Amino acid sequence: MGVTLKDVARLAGVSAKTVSNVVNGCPGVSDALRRRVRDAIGQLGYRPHLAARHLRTGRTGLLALVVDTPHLDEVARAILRAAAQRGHRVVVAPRGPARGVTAAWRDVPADGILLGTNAPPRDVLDAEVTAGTPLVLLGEGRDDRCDRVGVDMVRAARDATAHLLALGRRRIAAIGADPGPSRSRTAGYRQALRRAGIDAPAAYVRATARPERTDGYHAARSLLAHDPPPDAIFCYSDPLAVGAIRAATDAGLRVPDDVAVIGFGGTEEGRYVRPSLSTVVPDAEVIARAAVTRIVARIACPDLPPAEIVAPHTVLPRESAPAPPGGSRPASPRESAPELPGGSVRACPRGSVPHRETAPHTPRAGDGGAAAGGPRVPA
Amino acid sequence: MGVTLKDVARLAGVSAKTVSNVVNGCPGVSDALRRRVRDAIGQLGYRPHLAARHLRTGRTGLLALVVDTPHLDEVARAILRAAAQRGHRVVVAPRGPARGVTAAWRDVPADGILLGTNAPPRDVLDAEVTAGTPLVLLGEGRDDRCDRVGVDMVRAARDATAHLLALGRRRIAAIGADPGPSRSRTAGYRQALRRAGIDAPAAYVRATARPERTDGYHAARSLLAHDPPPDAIFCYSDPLAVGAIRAATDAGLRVPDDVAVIGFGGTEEGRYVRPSLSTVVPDAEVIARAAVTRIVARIACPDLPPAEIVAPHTVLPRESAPAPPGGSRPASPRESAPELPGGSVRACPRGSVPHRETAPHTPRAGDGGAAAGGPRVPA
DNA sequence: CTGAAAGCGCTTACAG
DNA sequence: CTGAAAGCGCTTACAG
Repeated sequence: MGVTLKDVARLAGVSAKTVSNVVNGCPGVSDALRRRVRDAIGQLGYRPHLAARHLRTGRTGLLALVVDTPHLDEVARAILRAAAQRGHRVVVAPRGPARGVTAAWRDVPADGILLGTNAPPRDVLDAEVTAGTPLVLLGEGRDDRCDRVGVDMVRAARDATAHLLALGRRRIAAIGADPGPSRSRTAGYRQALRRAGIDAPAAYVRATARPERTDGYHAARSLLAHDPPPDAIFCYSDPLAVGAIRAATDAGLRVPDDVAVIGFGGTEEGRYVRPSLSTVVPDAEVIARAAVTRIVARIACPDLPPAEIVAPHTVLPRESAPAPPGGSRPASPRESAPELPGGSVRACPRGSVPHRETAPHTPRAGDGGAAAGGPRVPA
Repeated sequence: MGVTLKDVARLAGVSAKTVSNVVNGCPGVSDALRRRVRDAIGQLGYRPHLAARHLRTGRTGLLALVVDTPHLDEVARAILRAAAQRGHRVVVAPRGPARGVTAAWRDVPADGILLGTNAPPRDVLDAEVTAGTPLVLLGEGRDDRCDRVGVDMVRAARDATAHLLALGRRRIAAIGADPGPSRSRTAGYRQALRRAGIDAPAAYVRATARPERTDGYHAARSLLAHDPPPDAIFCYSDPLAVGAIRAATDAGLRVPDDVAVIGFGGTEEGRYVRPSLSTVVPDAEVIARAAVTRIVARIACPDLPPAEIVAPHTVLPRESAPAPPGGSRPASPRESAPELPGGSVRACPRGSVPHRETAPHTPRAGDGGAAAGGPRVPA
């Protein structure tokens, strides 16, 4: 407790700088000295004081991950894996008490923030941007001044809705449509309906306070009491959809026969509910790799022009909204895959030089991961 | 960007110390000065450099929460709420890549760690203890040198098993029984069987690599192929149980008629699967309050004798293992409630002066929280 | 290739 | 009640 670099230097009989060089793997230290220093470090149990380093260098060596929306849960897990693989340490400010999160990530000591929140409040974002905090957005919100990595939310929502249309459904409702944060998903939903020449009553679009199971349950229950009731529901997160399924079956309805349900996020949970949950699966691996690469690059070069990196998504049919009989899925993996391997990159309005990310695309096996080691879900 | 306390002092025409006093709410600054300083802070957008403060004071002002086992998910959420309510900032090292977590929490900058992992590796724990890191254990593992806050795991497992016995089950299996980390739950399971005069075959106790759904699925599938197959399964986490239910129904078995299932953790997810999941519910609010209180106390007074704070748990019958017809539940809330309000405190072997925690007990309504705002689960 | 000095931005004794 | 100085443990120019 309290072993400093100086103590190590004294024991090893070298200067503080040499110890620092060894600790940080800097070249220019002879092997013999390096060994002597290593020994001294081991003997004293020295561990560098991170705050001192931070104060001096301005770098914490930490990334922060903030996820306050469950449709990014799998993405968050993938980011943790990807960061660990590359040796980056990550702290998480989790989905928590509504206000807590937004407040929390301002003071987390990190060099950069991966912000998996939908539509971060404008003023908070402004403060971070002007403070120069490296920021990568993962959710729905876009900002000309920030990087974003994620699926094309409008298109993903359109594909989900089109999947329900392909099943012959016409009275399609949407749950989760917060006017602000979920704007693009609602836009995609409406686009799909418009193209099919369908006009959804306003009551079919339900905003919920949060994206959790209980919210989906109550929204669905109210929706199913509407006249006429919807014959399909698109939920903006998997937990919302899980709640909706339970509400439907509790009401004595059959899923998908009476009402089909599709979620958003591709979470594990959806494979185990009954009926199992159809869902839109963001390519979490691509997003994770691109997001980590990007935040690291942004930390190194704050002046990079902001870029948007679009990752592929797939519609994964399971029991709650199965593949249409014809077999021609409205949003085949091929169709929704990006033109460029690894996600396409759009130049942001302000960015004069669009930055090309290296995020190699890993083809997903079959149903997007459900094959590996899990239950075989009846088709 | 780069506004320091000195800048504020200059603008306000005071010394650095005065600004520091104002920022930290120290008394002894006249109201007029305080105002002037506040104004200067606002004008410059000053935010204190946390690392500098940390370096000087040795305090980060952060708590770290490490949860790598899902039976503590609800506890983790409650801790986040409790900490936020009391103005403590928390960073989370989440359940992630198996090794990542254990490695990660060593370098998270925090004044103390709430460690929700089962049986932390001895050597890692040793290192932290000798380093003097304030530590509160939340999982199964105990250590004479550390505080622990949580339910009585042996008793909780005994109650879960007794619940299955009360349903008339005799061939009761257990999933999740890692020899090390889950020892006490296995002990409780065996106690209950022994008291009922039942001898479970060794094959009925299954260790799994992880406590997730897919592990529960595979363990249950293998278990149900055993001859004779179990007529009830106690799972050491809710996700394990969710997987087990799916395995049983996939195999064409009826839950609970052919095989009853009970989980551990009282997670939300269990209310929505079908059949809904019976589970052991730790009193997350009591644990959360006690854990936060304790870690804060331990940070302030490192020499407190280590204490164990035992929180109450309840068995929550739902569809997958309903209440027995007689109505006399084997583990009524009353029976498993602690003698002392707020959880009983046991003196640790080394602690000569057992420390009494103040963790007021909140009686749980009905089924342990499931009543509020969720689906009405058929009895 | 290695060493002595300065300084990152705070807070904490110590004077006034 | 307020101010000037020292120092927390590192790393970064700068000399040798």
